[in-house]
Amino acid sequence: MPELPEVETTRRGIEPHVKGGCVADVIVRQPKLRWPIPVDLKQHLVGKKIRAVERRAKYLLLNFEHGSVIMHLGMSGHLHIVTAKAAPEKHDHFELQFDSGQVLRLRDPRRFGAVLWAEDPMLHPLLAKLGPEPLSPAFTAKYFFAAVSNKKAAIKKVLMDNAVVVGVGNIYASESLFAANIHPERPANSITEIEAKKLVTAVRKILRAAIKQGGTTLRDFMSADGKPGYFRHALQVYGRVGEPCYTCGGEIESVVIGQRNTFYCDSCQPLE
DNA sequence: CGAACGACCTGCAGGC
DNA sequence: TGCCTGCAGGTCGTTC
Repeated sequence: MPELPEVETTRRGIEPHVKGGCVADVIVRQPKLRWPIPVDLKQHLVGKKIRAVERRAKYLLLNFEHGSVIMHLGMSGHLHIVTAKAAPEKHDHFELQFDSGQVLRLRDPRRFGAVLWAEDPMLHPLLAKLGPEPLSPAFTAKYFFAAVSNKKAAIKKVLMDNAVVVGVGNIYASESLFAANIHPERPANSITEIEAKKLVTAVRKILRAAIKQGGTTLRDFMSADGKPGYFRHALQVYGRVGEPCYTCGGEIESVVIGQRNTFYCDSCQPLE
C-alpha cells in the first residue's frame, strides 16, 4: 500500500495521539508478519512513554527512551487510532493500548508488514544501509547523477532502489519519470546530468505534493483518522494504460520493469 | 558482483 | 452464483 507520502501521512496522523502516551498493554493477535513480532516486545514497552514518532524511508519509528518500535506497513498495512472498546476486526494483528484509553491498532491483510524492536533503530540491519531521504538536503542532483551513472539497469528500477534513494515506490517512480520526461526503460547510465537534476526535482515535487494531499488511495489506503488520500486525482500516468496523456493526448502505455507494472507516455518520454 | 526471480499473504476484479 | 486466474502500494533472500 504505502509509499513515502502514505507513510508520512500515517506518521502525521498518529503522532498527536500517541506522542507522550504511556503504554498500558501490548496485544499481538497474529505474530506472523513479514518477520515474527518479537515475543518480548511487551516487556520492553509496558509503562514506557513514546517520546516521538519518526519516519525513516517507509519505516515508522515509535521512539522510547530505551529504544524504538520499528513498523513497516508492507503492501496493505494501516494504522488506526481507536478507543479500547472498539472491537478488533479480521486482520487487526497488533496494537498498543495506552493508559489514556486510546489504542494504536495495526491492520494488515497481506501481512507483508513488520513490527520490530531495536535499541538503536538506525543501526538495525533493515535501516543501516538505506540511501538518503528524497526530501532531505542529501538528495542532490550531484549525488543522484553519481549514483545513477555507474548502473546499467533501467532508471525506473534504480529510482526504486532503496540504497540509492528511499521511499519512491511503484506509483511515484512512474509519476516522477513522467514529470521529468524520462522513459522508464532508459539505462540509468544514459541519464544526463541535466536529466538527473530534472528527475531529482520531479521526485521531490511529487512526493511533497502527495504528502500535502494526504497520499494516494488506490483501494484501501486511509490515514489514521480514516480519510483517504486525494493524490490519486493528480496521477498523470499510473494506472492509466490506454487512456490519453493529459499533456499530449497520446495513449498511456505500460511495461513490466523488475516485475512491476510501469506506466509512461511514449511521446512525452521518448526512449532516446 | 549484479541481475533475475521466488517468496511471503489476502482480497478483489474479471472472465467463463 | 461460483470457480479460476491474475494482479495489487514492498522488499528480502536465493540462485544464476
